[in-house]
Amino acid sequence: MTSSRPQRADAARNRAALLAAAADEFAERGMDASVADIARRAGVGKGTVFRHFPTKDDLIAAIVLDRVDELTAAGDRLLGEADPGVALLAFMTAAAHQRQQRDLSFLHGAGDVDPAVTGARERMYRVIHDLVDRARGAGAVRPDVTGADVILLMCAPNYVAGYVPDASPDLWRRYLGILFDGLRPQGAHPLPAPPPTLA
Amino acid sequence: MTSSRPQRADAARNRAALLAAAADEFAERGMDASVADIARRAGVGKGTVFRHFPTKDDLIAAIVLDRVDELTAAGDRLLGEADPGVALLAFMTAAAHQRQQRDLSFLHGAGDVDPAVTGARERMYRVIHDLVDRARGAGAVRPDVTGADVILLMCAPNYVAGYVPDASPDLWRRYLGILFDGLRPQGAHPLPAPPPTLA
DNA sequence: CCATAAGCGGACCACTCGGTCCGCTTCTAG
DNA sequence: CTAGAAGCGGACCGAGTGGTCCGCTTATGG
Repeated sequence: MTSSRPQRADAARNRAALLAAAADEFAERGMDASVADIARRAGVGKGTVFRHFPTKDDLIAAIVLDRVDELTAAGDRLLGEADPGVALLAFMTAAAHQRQQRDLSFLHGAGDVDPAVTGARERMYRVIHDLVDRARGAGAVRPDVTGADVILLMCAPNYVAGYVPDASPDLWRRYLGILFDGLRPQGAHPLPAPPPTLA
Repeated sequence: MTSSRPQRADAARNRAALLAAAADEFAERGMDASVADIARRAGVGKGTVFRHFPTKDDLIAAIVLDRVDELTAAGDRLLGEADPGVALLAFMTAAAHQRQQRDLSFLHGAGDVDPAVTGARERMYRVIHDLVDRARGAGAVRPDVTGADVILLMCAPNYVAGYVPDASPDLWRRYLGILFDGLRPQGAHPLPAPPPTLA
């Protein structure tokens, strides 16, 4: 419905190259990666970038969408896992692993207007809530921890490990371990503030 | 020795105003706060900024220096506290509290060349190591946790809470609670990666 | 009170960025 | 094979940046 003619083959190729180049460039240079550099890396002209993505934010949104959907799929798969505690830990591991490969942690404020992105994010939130509810029900995590907590906390291990300049690529696993021990019911102390509510 | 004449009174006043305005501006706008805006906020001209701080990075370094020294002093004080576990938690609380008031988390890569800043940071690291060693010795934290771990982890609660748009200003306390429970010896699981070594 | 150096402010510069535009090229339907 | 649309690229633009410069103002020691 959007197009009578499908799309030219070279255009599709360029679009894919652009997405890949942009992901790499953002991962290396952070949010400040320039559109010009992305275009050069993809081997196209700057105009081509804006033809495919009207705005830099649209380009970012497209990348974010892919990654969020990827995590949602992983979470869905893990809802079938027998041990709910193992499933939750596996999900957090998957999320951290994705982010370790390419740190695109500026999925915040970027695609927040794009309904496709907000929708995808909501779906991911739902899956995480389900994973946490199951784990809590099984006694694998402390009773006072919520899905929102996990959504927030799962970003922490990479962030923390990212401060070490020449860190082992597995350092985040150490902090995920400590964090997850904090989520377990054994030896849990009462928390001094209520959990947040996420959109 | 640096100056035959001390410094003009108005210059000193401007320097102080500039530091305060810059801290506020950076906290609100992040690293992208422009020098022009800082100058306007301090009620001076842009030239005056560069007279006091040859470079934007020098301005940042001056701010960072203050804050690091502040934390070092707090840590030193807490080394006199009777309960080592309480002391460590209090230090992490102080650090998070400071950062909650003004998030200046781009103390990284900014003043890293300035020897004054690196020296101050090293002093802070020493104090943290001492606090952690004491706490570990007292059995207040798990045996496999190091000073470097705490240095990295103490940044996490604010980071995590920062994702919530209209969060309670105390939300970071919740995540510091979870994190600290993960540092306790009760119910600790072996960690899958060795601790890092920090410069 | 005054001479003078310290301090000030904002016009100015070079540069980079996201985004636009349009003449040229290339794919593709028929 | 060809016509025409879809796609392309890079010159170009305006806004905003960090940093410089210099004529004017103002604090201050004697």
